[in-house]
Amino acid sequence: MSRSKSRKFSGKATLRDVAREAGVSVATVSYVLNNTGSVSDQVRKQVKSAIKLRGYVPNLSAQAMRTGRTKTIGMILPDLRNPFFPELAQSVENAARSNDLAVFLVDTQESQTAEAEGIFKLIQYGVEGIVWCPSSDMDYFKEYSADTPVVVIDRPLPNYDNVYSDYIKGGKLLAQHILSEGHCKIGLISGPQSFESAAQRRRGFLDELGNSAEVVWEVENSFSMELGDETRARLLQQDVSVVVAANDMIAIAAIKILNQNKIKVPETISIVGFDDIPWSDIVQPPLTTIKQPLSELGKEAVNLLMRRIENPEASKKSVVLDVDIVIRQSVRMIETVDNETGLEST
Amino acid sequence: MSRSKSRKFSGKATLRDVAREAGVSVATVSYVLNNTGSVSDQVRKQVKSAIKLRGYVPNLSAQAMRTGRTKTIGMILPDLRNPFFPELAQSVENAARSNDLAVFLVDTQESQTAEAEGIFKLIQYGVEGIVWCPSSDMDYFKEYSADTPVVVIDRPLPNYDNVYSDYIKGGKLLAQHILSEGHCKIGLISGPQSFESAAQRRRGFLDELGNSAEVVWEVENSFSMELGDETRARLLQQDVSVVVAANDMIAIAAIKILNQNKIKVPETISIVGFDDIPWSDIVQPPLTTIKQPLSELGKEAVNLLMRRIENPEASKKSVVLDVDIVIRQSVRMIETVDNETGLEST
DNA sequence: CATATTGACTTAAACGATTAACCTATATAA
DNA sequence: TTATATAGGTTAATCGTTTAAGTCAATATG
Repeated sequence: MSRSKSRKFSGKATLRDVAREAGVSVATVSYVLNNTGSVSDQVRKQVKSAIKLRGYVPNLSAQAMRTGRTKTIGMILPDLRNPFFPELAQSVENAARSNDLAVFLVDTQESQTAEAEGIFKLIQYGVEGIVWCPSSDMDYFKEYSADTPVVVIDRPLPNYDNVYSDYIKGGKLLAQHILSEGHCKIGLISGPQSFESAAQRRRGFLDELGNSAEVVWEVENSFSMELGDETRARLLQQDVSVVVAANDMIAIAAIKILNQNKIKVPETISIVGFDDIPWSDIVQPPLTTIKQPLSELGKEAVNLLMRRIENPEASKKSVVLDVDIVIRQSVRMIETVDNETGLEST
Repeated sequence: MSRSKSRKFSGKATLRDVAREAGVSVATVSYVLNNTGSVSDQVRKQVKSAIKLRGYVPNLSAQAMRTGRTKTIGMILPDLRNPFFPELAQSVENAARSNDLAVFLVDTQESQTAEAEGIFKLIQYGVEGIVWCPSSDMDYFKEYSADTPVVVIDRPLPNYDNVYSDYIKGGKLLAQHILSEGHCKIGLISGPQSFESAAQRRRGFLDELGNSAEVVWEVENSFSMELGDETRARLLQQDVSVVVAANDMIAIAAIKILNQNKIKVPETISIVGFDDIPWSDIVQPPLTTIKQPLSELGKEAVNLLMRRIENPEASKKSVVLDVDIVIRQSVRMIETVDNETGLEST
């Protein structure tokens, strides 16, 4: 089937070509394309068939230049390999596409310079807005462009539109569950406290804990599978019955270390995570954790973004989405507090 | 620090603004921006400071319209939640960015209509090329636009530039390893044979196997964690000593099923996978599998793409990257198969 | 009947860059 | 001396749209 080979030797058909083909002016063609102006049914048909015939596809660059709207947004992420992000990215992209926006992806690999450059590039490309998950606590936008709409996702920042999960509630749910299972010696691996997302989980957890249990030790660790020296050391002390990790990746890394040292999970040490990343129910033991509504997060982010694009002067808005605990098998119930915790070899 | 607020009430500074500020023509400004034409050092300095002063940032839409180059490419993926893709996406994006190209992300969620729409949209946006990992064996580009440069990644297609791993070698390595561990009753869960990537693993495996072992059963399964009814049934037959899965996700799903049915892996049934996705060493038991050079794949893809962009008439080119086996603990050694005067060393 | 109003188009001016073509003074060559 | 490069600019056309403004007949209004 020889598809409409446009007769011009090279390149796309333009409005002008279509107009000539249909025997009308370019304006008329534009009017029928945009359903604006007023054109007779007769002419409309002609134009439409001319469009089809020439395989016309509008030039978005030209459109953008004329209208000022590029129909694109940007998405800046720290690291797609972190299993938290793929689903987020997917939902942002899909939501954007169903709003007739294309999305530029920027994966900074956690590099601040890449983040800065990325933002700059996106602005050059004239994105109408940016969905941003900050790699650090640096606030690049103050510097570059305060007038590009931005919504910050997952790691809320003051003076922005934010969308994130109810980390405080998540922390509380974890505390309740641990308490109800009878744990009272706790090791806490908290995330980078400069991120609200980490700080709030910690706060929620500690608040709910109150005096009902003791935090024997606490270390701060990055949100990744690389555990710091102190974290590893703490884990092997075996002076706690449960370890609360700032997210699932840390939790999984911890399980690995414990296994390597023949410490049984959850028999000897229980573990909880946060995020409910896709693999948290594949790992042994399946992880008790807090489920974030990843794909809603993404959808909501583009909602917020579109709101701000349409109304740049609207007041800042934060939406926080509900979370839930998902109980699997990484926490064991402790019957008697004092008696049971001995050392039993493999 | 009140940053260069351009005096015009709204919007970005333009070439014209800079020119006025520097007291020269727009052409001159353009020349210094592009290091073309000839301008005196004197004027060059003036212009540069004017650029800085007004916070000028070029309008890529205008540039694109004039030059025909959008400096963008598209990337079409089936599903970011499949752990095979995030690293790929990341490396493509990074490679593109270091070539001064921004990338549009399209995640089709395995939907063919989304794929068709996505491709069409990308063409509308005037991407200079597309990195495509097909969701199906449909060949959309024939229909839409044969003149947009495309490189197909991971699932080679005839008449395209392709980049993929040496699946045949991967299959062979697996066969060798299984044989050397003394297995001779094999269950094979192969991937969708309409994908070359699946067909070649199978072929490599079977060819290397020869008559040295028996494939007791074979089923075809999609490249996902959802196992078909027949697959599940076969797994529970327990008439094989090793199951060869078409990729790691299938392998992991299989382990899960087996565990649920109290069948020990690898004690009773060994398992191998393919891909070496990030979690294959976290799962219990850690998976023996074939490692694909994901990030090289991405890099190579944009190399190929740039080659074709620069020279659209170049002959089609396929690059296939080397793979290696990574041996973990999901395959156990079988001591004595039969009491032959065998060549098995302990 | 003269005058508005409307419907159906067309003309042409933007949008912001790039770049071929042109201009002018000064240096070089013959 | 006159002819000729060359360096350092400027002018204006152009890319493909959108859209305000204009044209002109046909119809409606009073």
